[in-house]
This record gives sequence, C-alpha cells and structure tokens, in this order.
Amino acid sequence: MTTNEASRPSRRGPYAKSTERRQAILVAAHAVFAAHGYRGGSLQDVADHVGMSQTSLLHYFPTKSDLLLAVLDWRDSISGDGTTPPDPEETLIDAVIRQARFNEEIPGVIELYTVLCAESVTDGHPGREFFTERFDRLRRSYAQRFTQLAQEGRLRPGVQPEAAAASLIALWDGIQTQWLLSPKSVDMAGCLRGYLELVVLPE
Amino acid sequence: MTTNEASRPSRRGPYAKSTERRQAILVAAHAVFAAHGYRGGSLQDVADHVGMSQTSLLHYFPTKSDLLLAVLDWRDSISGDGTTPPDPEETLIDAVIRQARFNEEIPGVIELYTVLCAESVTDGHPGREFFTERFDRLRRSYAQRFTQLAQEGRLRPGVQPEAAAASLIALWDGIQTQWLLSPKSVDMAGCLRGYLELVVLPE
DNA sequence: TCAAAATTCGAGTGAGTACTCGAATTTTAT
DNA sequence: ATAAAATTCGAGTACTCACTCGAATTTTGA
Repeated sequence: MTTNEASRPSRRGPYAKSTERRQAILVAAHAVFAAHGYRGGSLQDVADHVGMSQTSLLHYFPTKSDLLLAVLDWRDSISGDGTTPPDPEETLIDAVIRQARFNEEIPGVIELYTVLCAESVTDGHPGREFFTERFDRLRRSYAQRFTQLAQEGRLRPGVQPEAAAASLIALWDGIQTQWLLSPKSVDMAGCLRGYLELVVLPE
Repeated sequence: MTTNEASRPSRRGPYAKSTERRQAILVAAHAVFAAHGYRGGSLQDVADHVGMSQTSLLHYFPTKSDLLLAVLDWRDSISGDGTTPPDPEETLIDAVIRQARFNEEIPGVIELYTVLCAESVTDGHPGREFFTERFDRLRRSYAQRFTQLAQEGRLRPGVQPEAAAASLIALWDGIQTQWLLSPKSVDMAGCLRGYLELVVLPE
C-alpha cells in the first residue's frame, strides 16, 4: 500500500532537485542536437553544457536515444505542436502565422525539428516513429480544419482538404530549411500566408 | 609542353580503370550517405560496399568531405538539378511532375538530398555551401519561369514570382520528407500538381 | 539519527572514427 | 624492357563514442 502501484518492498522517489536537473539536461541536449543533429551530437557534449559528468547524465537518461525522445516530447509539450490552438476563435491563417513567427524567435527550435526530422528517415534512427506519428497527427488535424472551411464554402473550389493539409505542412518544413540556409533571402511567414490566401477564400 | 598545364618535370595521368573505380566509389557512397547521412555513414562502410580497402578509397578521395562533395556534384551531373529542362517546349508543370516521378523511381536519390540537405545546416557541415548555392540557383531559375508566365498573364493575380519559386521548392522538399516517412499516405506528384494548378492559370 | 535510496563520478571497455605511413604490386609511357 | 608513376593495402595512430562498474557522497523518510 505504498504510494506507487507496485507493492515493491522498498522504493523512494527522486530528490527535490532531480526535476530541475533533468530539465537542465533537456535544455542542453536540445541545443546540442539542434546544432549537430542526433548522430553528430555527443553525450559528452551535452554533459559539458550542463556542467556534469557524462556518467551522471546517463543516470537520468540511460541511453542516448532515450535522451533524444525526451527532448522531442519536452519540446512538443512546452511549445505546442500546432495541433491545438490556444484560441479556438483564431483563424487558421492567423494561428499558422503566429506559430511561424514564434518559432523564428526561439533559437534552435527550427534547427532541432528540421535536422532531426530529416535525419530520422535514416536506418535505425530512434526518432523515426516520433516524426511519422507527428506528421500523421498534423495531417489529420489540418485536414479537419480545411474540411471545416470547405463546409463553410471558404475553400477554393478544386482543393482537397487532405492534399491541402499535407501541402501546408510540407511548405512549412521546406521553407524552414531554406530559411536556415539563408535567412535573409526567405520570408517564412509571407510564404505561408501566400499559400493560405491562395487556398482559403476571404471572409 | 606536356599535356598538362604545369610544366612539372614528370607527371602521368590515372590508369584506365581509375574512372570506373571512382564511379564505383561514388555509387557506394551515394547509397551509404542516403541510408545513414554524412555523419552516420563511415568510410569503412563505403569501402566495404565497393569491395576495397578504406585506405584505397582515401587514395581517390583524400577526405570524407571530399567524397561527400563529389557525390553531390555527381548526382547533380547525371540527374539534372531541375534547373535545365531537356525540352524547352515542356510546360513547367509537366517538367516538375516528370522530375518528381523520376526521382521517386530511383532508390536513394530522395533520401540523399533530404537527409544531407537538412544535415547540412548543422555546425561545420561540408555540404552547407553546396545546398545554399543550390537553393539560390533553384529559386532564381523558378522565379524566372514564373515571371515569364506572369508576362503571359498566366500567373494568378496577386502571386509574386519570387515567392512562388521559394514555395514550390519548399513544397517539393517538404513533401519528399513526408513521403519518406510514410510513402503510402503521400502523393508527391499530386501535391505538386495541386499547387501549380493553383498558381498557374490554364492555357 | 540512521539506514536505505538517490545521485555523482573516476576509471574504465570495447568498438568505431577519419586518416597516415610505408611498402608491395600493377600499370603505363617510353 | 624498364623505370617511374599509379594503385593497393596492412598496420597503426590518436581520438571519440556510448555505455558499464564500483564506490563515494548526498538526500530523504521514518
């Protein structure tokens, strides 16, 4: 009848500082994976950023892939994944533009997703399932919003909601890559607005 | 007055089989980099694919990054980079669809570009300049074609040629990523056609 | 207080990395 | 034919990698 589900003879929770420590590790790992990718980033590098030994790091995240998945979940949990807009009254186009500008301001977010997403298609990458499910979820979510717009007669005739959903996500990812390579030549928000104004009819 | 420009006292060209050997290395490296990325792929792995020693491989390509750049140039040289359509009479939309289908059929091409392009934004990646210039070139090329269409009155009003160029490229890259993760859920050619039919007016 | 659990880390381990060196072998121009 | 150059590769270098082990230290609940 302990606080935990299993009636183990003896168990205690983590220390008070433990959650902060884990968070500090996630922050550092986020930066390292964004700058070097998963394969290019090392646990030693992450540990150095935190100011702890590599061994201690492995106490919190037993393997490197555990750390990666934790970083991805953590990033989604604090920043939203675009699926759930905070304001249900907000226009789709406004929500997309707002999220695009928000990402632009937080260093490393776009790098992390762009680099890890593409890297995840390689053999045996631990992030593959995460990104596959993420795209599935996003496609369903946006398809639903486009379907709603279609029912209101506000989708340009001939545009299929599912195709528009996949296209919007693709456009978003692709323009982020171009922006990372030459930020001055690319207007992310403008590109997304241009597409949405093409697909969604005004008023 | 030797065949070479520099009047070195003694120089001989490579052996007859040398070009085949280099090509075999490029083929193997293409496969390895497509499957594991640049950082995840090893010279030993490439050498094993070719059936030669790692040391011999380094005789042809002195460093790993030399090999990467050679693979990228080689791929562009045999497959075209989308900039120069073989038939100048071909419609833009037809050319894009044809190239998309072509890429889909050759294993590893889409993997190579998608993985290496995103990886190239990481710190100190040797492919960064290649992809930056590639995007610059592609944007200019497509912007030119869209401008041409605009002059013919066949660009939807309100669409800017430069924005459409960046968007088309972004869409293409982004949809390839989704296709790699779940090929059955994504119709690459359909997605591109959908966008172009939205932007380019018929006839 | 005090013992059990959580945390920390130094010191490895074995495997893999890109790359070097020197020498043997193969090709080729003369 | 023969000598020089091109090619091959075994062996090794110095390094990094993720991860393990065992023991010391710190925190915590009772």
